[in-house]
Amino acid sequence: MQVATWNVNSLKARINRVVDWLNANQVDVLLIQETKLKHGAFYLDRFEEIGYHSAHFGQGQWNGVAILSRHEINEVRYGLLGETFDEARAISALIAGVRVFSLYIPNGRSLDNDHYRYKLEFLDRLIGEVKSQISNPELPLIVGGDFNVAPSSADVYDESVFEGMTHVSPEERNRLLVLEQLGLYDLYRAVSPDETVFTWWDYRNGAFHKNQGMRIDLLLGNRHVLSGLSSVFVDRNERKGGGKEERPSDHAPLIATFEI
DNA sequence: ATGGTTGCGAAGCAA
Repeated sequence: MQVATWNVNSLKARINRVVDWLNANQVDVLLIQETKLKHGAFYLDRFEEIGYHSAHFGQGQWNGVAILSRHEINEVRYGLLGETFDEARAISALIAGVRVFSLYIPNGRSLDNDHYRYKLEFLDRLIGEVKSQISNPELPLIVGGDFNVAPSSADVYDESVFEGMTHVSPEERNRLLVLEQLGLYDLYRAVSPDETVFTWWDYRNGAFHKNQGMRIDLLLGNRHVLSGLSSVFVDRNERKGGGKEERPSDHAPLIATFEI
């Protein structure tokens, strides 16, 4: 089974690229973040005609998460437990016996911003949700998406640049550690313990060209996923140019392959 | 050089 996660930064702006990428890669499941589409407005037909089912939790203008799958999508849930549904940042479903989450964790903006508190609370709600899923130890579980957290100093191009900023703070990283302690493995790190790769590069300052990025898009999996895991990689080519009509997202897809 | 880029939506905010 192949599962990918990709923050597309507006599905409207990226639809052709996403369709082309799915045709070329044929992953079983694609977790999408930042659709920026209203709930009920989705490219169902575009995906159906290339063999993908869709589930979308949208709000319009900002946020929006989705799951595409070549297999049937069942038991769709919108949001996290105890969430007030003010923003569309979480969706999950049961696909081929695997519970799959597509998450867009709040950015946080700055450490003194209310949005940062919201980010930490969102991560706490996610921890609660994972606890409830882990209570069924037989169920394979994938928790993927744009976490807006770089797990360690090996996941940013220069730790000193991010001192005092979001994405690297101990409060955020400790919450990822809690997820790990609950039995969720960082699948990229599991296969590449010592490498530095990025999934996001700022649009500004030629950051991609200079490889000034962060690894903030993650696929976490429980032991059932880990035991069959064979490869995890970032499709860096998808961050590359194209003309004005085919601009890239500022994130690249992350793809994991495992036997289940 | 407190700059630079993209998306949304039609000015300025978010990332």
